[in-house]
Amino acid sequence: MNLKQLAGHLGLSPTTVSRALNGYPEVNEATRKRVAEAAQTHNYRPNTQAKRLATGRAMAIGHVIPISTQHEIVNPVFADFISGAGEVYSRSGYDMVLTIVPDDDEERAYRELRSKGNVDGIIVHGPKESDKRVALLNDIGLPYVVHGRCSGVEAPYSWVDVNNARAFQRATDFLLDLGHRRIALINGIDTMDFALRRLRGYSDALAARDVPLDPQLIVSGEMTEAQGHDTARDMLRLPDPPTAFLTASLLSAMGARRGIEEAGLRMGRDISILTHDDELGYLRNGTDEPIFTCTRSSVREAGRRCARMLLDQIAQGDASPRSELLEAVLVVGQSTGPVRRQG
Amino acid sequence: MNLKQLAGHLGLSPTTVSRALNGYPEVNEATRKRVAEAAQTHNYRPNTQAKRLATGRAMAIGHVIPISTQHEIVNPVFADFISGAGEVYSRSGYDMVLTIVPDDDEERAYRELRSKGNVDGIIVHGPKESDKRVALLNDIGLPYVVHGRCSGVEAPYSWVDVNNARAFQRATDFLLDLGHRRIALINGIDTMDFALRRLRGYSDALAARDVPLDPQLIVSGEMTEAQGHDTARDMLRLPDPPTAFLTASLLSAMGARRGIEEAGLRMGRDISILTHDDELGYLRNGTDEPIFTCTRSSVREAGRRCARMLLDQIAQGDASPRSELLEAVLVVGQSTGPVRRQG
DNA sequence: GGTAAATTCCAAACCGCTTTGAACTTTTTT
DNA sequence: AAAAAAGTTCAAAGCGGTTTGGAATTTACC
Repeated sequence: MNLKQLAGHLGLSPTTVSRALNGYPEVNEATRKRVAEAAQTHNYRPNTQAKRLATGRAMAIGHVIPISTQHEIVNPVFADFISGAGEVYSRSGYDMVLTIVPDDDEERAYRELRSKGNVDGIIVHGPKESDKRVALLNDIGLPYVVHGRCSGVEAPYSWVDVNNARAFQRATDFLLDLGHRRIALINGIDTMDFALRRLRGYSDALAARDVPLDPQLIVSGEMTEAQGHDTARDMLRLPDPPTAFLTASLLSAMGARRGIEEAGLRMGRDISILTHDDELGYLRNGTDEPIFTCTRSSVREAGRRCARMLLDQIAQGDASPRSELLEAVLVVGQSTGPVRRQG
Repeated sequence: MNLKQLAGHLGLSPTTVSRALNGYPEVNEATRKRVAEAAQTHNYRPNTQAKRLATGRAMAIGHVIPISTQHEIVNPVFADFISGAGEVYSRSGYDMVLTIVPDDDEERAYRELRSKGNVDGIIVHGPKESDKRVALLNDIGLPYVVHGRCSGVEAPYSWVDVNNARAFQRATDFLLDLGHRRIALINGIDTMDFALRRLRGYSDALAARDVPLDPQLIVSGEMTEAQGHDTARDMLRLPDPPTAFLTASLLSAMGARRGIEEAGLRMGRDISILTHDDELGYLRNGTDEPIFTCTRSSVREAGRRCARMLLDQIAQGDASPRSELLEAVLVVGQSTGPVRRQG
């Protein structure tokens, strides 16, 4: 059932039917009602492609997921982010189209998305330091919002980010307040922007209290359980081992806990762990009271914010960049405690 | 730059240019080359919406992700599955459109996808027992492939699935061979089809050896670290505790291991764990030698297979249902060993 | 009652591509 | 050299909507 047929049924012109359904004022309320009812009973829905062609709007948002060609990891926060964004899109009648791109031809992907015109805007995932995508997208002229930020990029761009620096600074302060001086940082891959900011927050906090920063206590890499475990195991064998671990992900924290317990120590009493918690659906930090003390910030909510910001930007046809900085909350769980005196 | 403009530049008709670019035979090789070059230099790419409208094909596949309205969990395997499928789509010029749907109006979502015509086919995620979506989609008449199967559905449908029953049967056999008789099953949510099949494989294996099935040793729920931990902790306190755990996910296995070690036991020596491993990018079971003995089957590969099957079906315009059953391999790691004699 | 203004509807153009049917060239056959 | 066949190209008609510019009908006003 298409527009012409429906119009035929009603004895009206396609023009009028289209207008009636799209809420234009120049149509009699009685006929509008008649049209609406007919559309309902015939289960008519305008063809998406035709509508898109006619209006020039794709009514779709592209999410470009870079996949490192070496270790083809899909970021575990991705699923939750998507589900938050998807919620917003579906409420506004937008589709979400995903493009998985090996990171060696990202540029082609973005340009193609633009020239083929199948999206009205883009969400950029996994920003890195001095990310060249900002310049690319500014050049291309397609609205976009970055989930995260790009240190070292001076050009303006829209973003939604968690205040990673502040979160990790507060976390470090919290541990310092408990008397810890040997605090290890188990961070994400160090080309990722969020990892840089977390490192900065950590080192700023140490510097503010004149605690020396020990490179031996800093590690960065994929945030897996194994990473957490191996790092904790190795660091606890140091002559002057850490008394607290600051980890970038719940998985790393879980691994670190295992490493600690393997060493015959107890988390929270002998060694503290403080982790960042993205509140992923399938990786919960306890049910009510958290197990790990954490800096917490919902990735799903970040997805919603990104989506809303991008839709706003598109609706207003206004290219002026916006930004939103979300603060993480510091939630105290059972994994932290005052530093234990040696011997 | 659109087709008409390009044609103008070349002094050709849009017809010829279109044909040249789409590889039709009735165009002179010389002009074809000229057109190709002009398209290249002018960076011309046909408008997606126009092409879709003209051809009647959306060149897009829909993935409908049901979100339980109660516990809004996005399945952790989802990201990996998507990345496998996305690979295939992009090679064939298809887009992937995601729809996140609260499970109380899934039907509307499918019908809308159909009547608005923005996808050529659908991948169905998270099949449940007697899933009503098969009937719905057969009725709607849109090609689809189910990732998994739907026990209790008699209507024909296409699917790609791991042989869950056989995998868990073999896993149970493996543990039985090692002398275990008290084998606990930590399963997924029991309305999910894959969980049912795993339970079946488990109980069949026990029955074949006349080992009684003890309901106290069976638990099902969301496959989280906490689930694994709490279950292991509780079961190890039973008067006649299990000597081995069979878990449905690496997260549960990690939790179970923690529960075991908290009880002062050692995994692999005192208690065995055998888990299913979906080979998720961010949840690896060791690097080379696996930590957990496991039944292993790549979800990413399943994504590829589903995508290929669906594209084939669409290309051939042939509605006859296909299916593909993947076998999991049983990989021996360090988490299993012969049963330990009491006292 | 007649004119102006407002209301309501429609025919036709357009969005950018594909594809049908026909026309025009060139080559092959007789 | 004429006729038939093959090879190239194009004009025009879709695809299914939206939107412009009138036209037809009502209502408002003097």
